[in-house]
Amino acid sequence: MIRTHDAGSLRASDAGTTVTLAGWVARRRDHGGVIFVDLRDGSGIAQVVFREEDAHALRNEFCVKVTGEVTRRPAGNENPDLATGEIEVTASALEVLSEAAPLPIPIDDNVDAGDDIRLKYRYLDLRRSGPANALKLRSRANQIAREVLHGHGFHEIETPTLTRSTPEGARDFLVPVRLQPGTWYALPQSPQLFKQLLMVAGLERYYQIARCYRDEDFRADRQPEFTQLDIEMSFVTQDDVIALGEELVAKLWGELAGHQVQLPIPRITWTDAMNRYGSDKPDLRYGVELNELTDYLRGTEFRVFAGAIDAGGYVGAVVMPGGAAQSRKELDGWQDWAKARGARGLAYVVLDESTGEPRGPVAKNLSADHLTGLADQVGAKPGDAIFFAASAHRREAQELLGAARIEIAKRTGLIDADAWAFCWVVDAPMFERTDDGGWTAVHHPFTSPNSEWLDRFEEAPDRALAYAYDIVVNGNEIGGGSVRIHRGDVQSRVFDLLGIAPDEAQDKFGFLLEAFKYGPPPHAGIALGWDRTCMLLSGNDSIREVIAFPKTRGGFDPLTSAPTPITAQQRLEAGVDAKPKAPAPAAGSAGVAAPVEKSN
RNA sequence: GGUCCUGUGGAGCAGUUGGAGUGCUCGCCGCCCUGUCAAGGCGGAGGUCGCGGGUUCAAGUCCCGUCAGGACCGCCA
Repeated sequence: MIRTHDAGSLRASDAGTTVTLAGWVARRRDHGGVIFVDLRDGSGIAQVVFREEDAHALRNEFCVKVTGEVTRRPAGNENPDLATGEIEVTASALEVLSEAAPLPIPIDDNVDAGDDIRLKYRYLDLRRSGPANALKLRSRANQIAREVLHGHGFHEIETPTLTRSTPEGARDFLVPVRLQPGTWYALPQSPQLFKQLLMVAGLERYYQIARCYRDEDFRADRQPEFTQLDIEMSFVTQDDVIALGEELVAKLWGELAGHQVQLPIPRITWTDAMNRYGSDKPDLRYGVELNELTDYLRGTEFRVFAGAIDAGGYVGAVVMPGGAAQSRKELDGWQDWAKARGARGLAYVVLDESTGEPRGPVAKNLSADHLTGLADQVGAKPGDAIFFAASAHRREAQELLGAARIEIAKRTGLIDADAWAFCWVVDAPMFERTDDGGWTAVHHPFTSPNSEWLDRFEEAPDRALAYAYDIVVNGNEIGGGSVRIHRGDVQSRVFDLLGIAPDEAQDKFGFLLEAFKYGPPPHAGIALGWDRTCMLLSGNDSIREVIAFPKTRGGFDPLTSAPTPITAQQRLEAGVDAKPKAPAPAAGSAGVAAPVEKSN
């Protein structure tokens, strides 16, 4: 070893020891006759004192080796802000291991550069403690997951990243195949099908920290390549998977966020989540629940509401505490906010601060009876504002109110930034209508109906429930999974309902169906969105912070400049333009949902 | 695909209703300085105001286009 000690590990008890440190010049304070250098290595920082001229030439981020004696700092010169603040190293020898050019970005925990420049010089960005700690936290999270899972007899098994295209779902990333020009691999959107095959194989308990790829538009919490903690178990029920998920989450948050997760984590049905919070990933850190008014307002002459009610739809409201104090401009701003979300607007009534009298454009359109009981019906007080949404499509109106609920919480400061509110969203619907009147799987077509619906989901596909569950914290979905169908007859009936003909199913999932002929065990699983989980654990608001070398919103990597054009020679060899020998199977039709796990 | 925000020395920011020398902090270079810890003092270098058009006597500032980064909607079932 080039060094004898880690700089950050030195304490007063090391005084008198001669040590050799190696690291970087984090900061230097040159007083002429005495020069202080903060020497930083992976463990932290120690102050080195030079009394020789040669240290004068040191510059920030020079990589150096220093030998010297650990001494207690003179009385009054201790630095309580530093773990090593009681001591310093009095240098007797200095060797410059490598010099550093002037830096393109400051390596300073107090200064944040722009995203593109940070990513271009990510190796410098990561010399800062914040960014480095995020990656270290993620490493520990991986370790905790492995400890928990191996404790339960799981096997870590890798699955291919060069595989076949998944019909529908997100867009695939495609890789041309030189050996068979005109054919393409797809990068997996998740290891979903492979992990089910591993259950057929009798491995019983599988997990993988798996890289997944989806070619869609990116966000603060979405990257083209991302990671799932992917898990599948045989001979278990939904409750078994949920119990495992809770153990993982409790250990992760317990150690990495210093938060004791109360177990069991409360469960809310998907329908309740939509009715009360207008979201399938409700943020339970605050109230502001939705109120359904469909029955209350039945018979109203206000056309916007009557139209929705007559169409068998939904009218509901959400209350903004103190919202009556908003200016006309602010209230108009809500209309723009709603329109930006594709809604026609957001009807509102404000309750007079002192009299509680309902006012506003909508109030004029409601009958005296409806106005009189309105405040009680929605739990509003004088000084509050009531926002309404109405639609023939229940979910659409609820989601608008759900978004308004979040916005209200933000604007009125109802969100406790230190709180962690976990819940499981269970009993998700099996199917939802497609635009052309058919049905599509909400989770994926291999998700099992629950026991209540197993034999009769065809009777009311819109009400049939699945053994599907999502784990949500603070309004973020951090994982989801389901019990899978393992019976051929049930799978056939699901395909029938989804309008997938047997030959089409064979074409798309033939290898899985074939495997399922040979005694597939009952199995179930879950996938945790690992980037998002680590983002939350590290207190960041972008998953880019927990990825070593992330890409920008445009899928560009400022460090390597990927992606790049290819040469004519590469293009020819890769067979990008070659025509396949056999015609491509018809691209996804009939609204088949992707057989991929929903985890982010 | 849509809406919005940002783009000014190496970094982070300011720049008024369009008006004469684009300013500040940090960093960088040189000198001074023996107890600092985001050290301090003095001096200095460094800018196509993202790019291209347009309006104007005059554009960092207004308009159009475009590129880049970010936030959101669509998308991601």
